[in-house]
Amino acid sequence: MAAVRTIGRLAREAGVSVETVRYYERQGLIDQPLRGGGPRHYDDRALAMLRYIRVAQSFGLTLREIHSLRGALGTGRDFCVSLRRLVEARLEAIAVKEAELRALTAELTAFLARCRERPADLPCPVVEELASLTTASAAARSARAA
Amino acid sequence: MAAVRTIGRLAREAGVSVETVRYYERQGLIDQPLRGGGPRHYDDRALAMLRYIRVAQSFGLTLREIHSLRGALGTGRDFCVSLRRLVEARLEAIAVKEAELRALTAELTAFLARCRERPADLPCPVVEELASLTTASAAARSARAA
DNA sequence: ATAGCCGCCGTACTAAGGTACGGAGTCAAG
DNA sequence: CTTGACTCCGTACCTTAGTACGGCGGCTAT
Repeated sequence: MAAVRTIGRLAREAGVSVETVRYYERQGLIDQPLRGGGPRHYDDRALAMLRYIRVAQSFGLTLREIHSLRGALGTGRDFCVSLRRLVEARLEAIAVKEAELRALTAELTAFLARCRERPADLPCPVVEELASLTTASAAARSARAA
Repeated sequence: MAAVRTIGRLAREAGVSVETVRYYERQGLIDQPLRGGGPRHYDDRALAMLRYIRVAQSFGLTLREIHSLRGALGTGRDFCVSLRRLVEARLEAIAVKEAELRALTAELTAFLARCRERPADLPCPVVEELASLTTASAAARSARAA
């Protein structure tokens, strides 16, 4: 017979830490294991559940979302629909994020270009913008120090 | 003469909350304002600094990074170089992030396609994968309830 | 029999960037 | 003279996904 799967063994098999398993249990993400006052011991479902959580996480779902799917887990089609909706929402969020990053890339690239185009003896636009307040600040510091 | 710029007025002008200004002061991001035991009052430098922080944040710099730049703020070219390095590092990080998001998009899209291609009476791959443990789980719950 | 690992438990801590709270003091207007 | 707006301060709390800690008990190999 196979050795009893304790929390440490389960964690190793699933590639997570013991603390993570305990954490998931507290969050209601995995079933409370059966145990008669003693150590927890886990069956294959627990292992499958941990693996599933990692897949869902790799899809970008939060633990909260994964938890919200648990209610539908027993109900085949509902679960499918719920999961699909979450994944679709996730795709939209990613598209937004990607657009933001593209815009940011454009902005930063343009900034660097402006920065590099300047003659070596002239500072970046940002420095120029801050120049007055910077020197004023330095002057004020000197005055206070004196 | 202009009214004294208190923390509330400064916060409104910069578009942040009073608490945020206090927080930045605690973090050493903006100069301690002069005050004789009474309320803080701020000059234009403080306002410019807040605006600069927001610009730097919009560039994706963390407050920690912004703080690390403060040392170079008074030294024109050093500041310029430091800022450029941070922005370049940021651009690289963004490129990595974008690649990750593209890969994730591809994976999720493929998943949804697989999901949708299936006949209406068959569940998603994920559901299929979980089917055994789901029904086993449901059976176990029924058994415990009975 | 003792060292060392494993399990148990609750609680506190991390990053980042603030937000919220509660009590007290100050100021001007009605 | 009171109301309301504003300020002061320290401290606690929020999000997410865990990590870390400390103390205690039990199993087992040496």
